[in-house]
Amino acid sequence: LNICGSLIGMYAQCCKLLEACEVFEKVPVRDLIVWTALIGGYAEHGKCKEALEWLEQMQQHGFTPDCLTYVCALQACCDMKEADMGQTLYSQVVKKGMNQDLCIGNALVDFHAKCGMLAESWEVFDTLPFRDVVSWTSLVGGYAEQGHLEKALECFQAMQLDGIVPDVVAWNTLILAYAEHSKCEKVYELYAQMQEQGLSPNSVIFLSILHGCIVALAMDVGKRVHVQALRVSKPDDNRLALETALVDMYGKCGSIFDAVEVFTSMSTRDLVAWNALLAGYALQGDSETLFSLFEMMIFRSVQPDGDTFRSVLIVCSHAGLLMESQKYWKAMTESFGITKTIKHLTCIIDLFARVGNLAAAGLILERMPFQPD
RNA sequence: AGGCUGCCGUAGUCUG
Repeated sequence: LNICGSLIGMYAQCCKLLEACEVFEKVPVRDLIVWTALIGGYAEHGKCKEALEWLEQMQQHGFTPDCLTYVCALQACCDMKEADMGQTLYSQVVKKGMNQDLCIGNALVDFHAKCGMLAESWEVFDTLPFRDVVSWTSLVGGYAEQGHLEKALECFQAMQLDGIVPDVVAWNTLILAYAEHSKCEKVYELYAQMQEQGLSPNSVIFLSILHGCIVALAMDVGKRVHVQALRVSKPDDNRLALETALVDMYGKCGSIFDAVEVFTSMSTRDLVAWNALLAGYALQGDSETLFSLFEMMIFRSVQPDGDTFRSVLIVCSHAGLLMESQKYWKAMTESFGITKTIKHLTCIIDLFARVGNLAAAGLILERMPFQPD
């Protein structure tokens, strides 16, 4: 009975990596499963470096990775920076003849695809005894990330010719690709096709379409999606993300009143939701409302972060509010303990330049503790 | 019996 493995996995899934680590430290006998659960946890949350460090430690403790360990480690390598490590793992896997395994094979296809190495992706893909919707979707996603929409579509069609029925994830991969390239009509067409195939859209589909609306500034489509999303999507399916995306979409499309309406209707509002709304007001240049929303958010015990202050400082700079900006600039570190970045400083430089104080702008630029971007 | 692969909210990243 390995409770520890599942416990670590559970903590990791809830974004509680430190807790997962704590459990790990206390496990009397660390077997392969416990190690793998930990590596998988770190990999899943994009902590690639740490994940690979755990892998190394594991091997130093005399454990040999099995299929699942490799899958987790490869997931970590999907970060482009670890392409070399991925290659190393790849050759290890091949040496052990594990590349025939569907799960590992898929992880390898995806790894290469995410690194933009589509030729290698196909190479692995072609050696697979079976391929499933995951294998194909990885390829579609790989082409999509490279901006090769036609290739992505071709793959998607080839999958169907291969006798595999695309699921919602596969459809979404394609839809998102077109959305990112501002092909709103195509997005909507695919969305309709997907439903004709008997699949109901989930929240992720709506998020993709809304993303497309932002890129294309197509609020008309966004409004249509809004109505359908609220009708179709289940309350427990990413409701907060969906609503935030709607706030974001309306805000970015310049319809701040619609954004507020959605925001007001939300049952919970976290930092991300507040930030989305504030960004909308920053775009409008409505400093007064933005400042009072900022106060309200504090009042509701939502702690602002660096992004919150970017909206605040942007609106100061657009409105030329020198005094206000200094007040927030000070509060940012002194009251909220937020680390400043070059993005924040850029707002201030912009502000000084805007009010005609080029000397001050230049001085800040010279003395700033960042590399100019 | 237990760890496992593809899409996912403000922002970030890259390029300009």
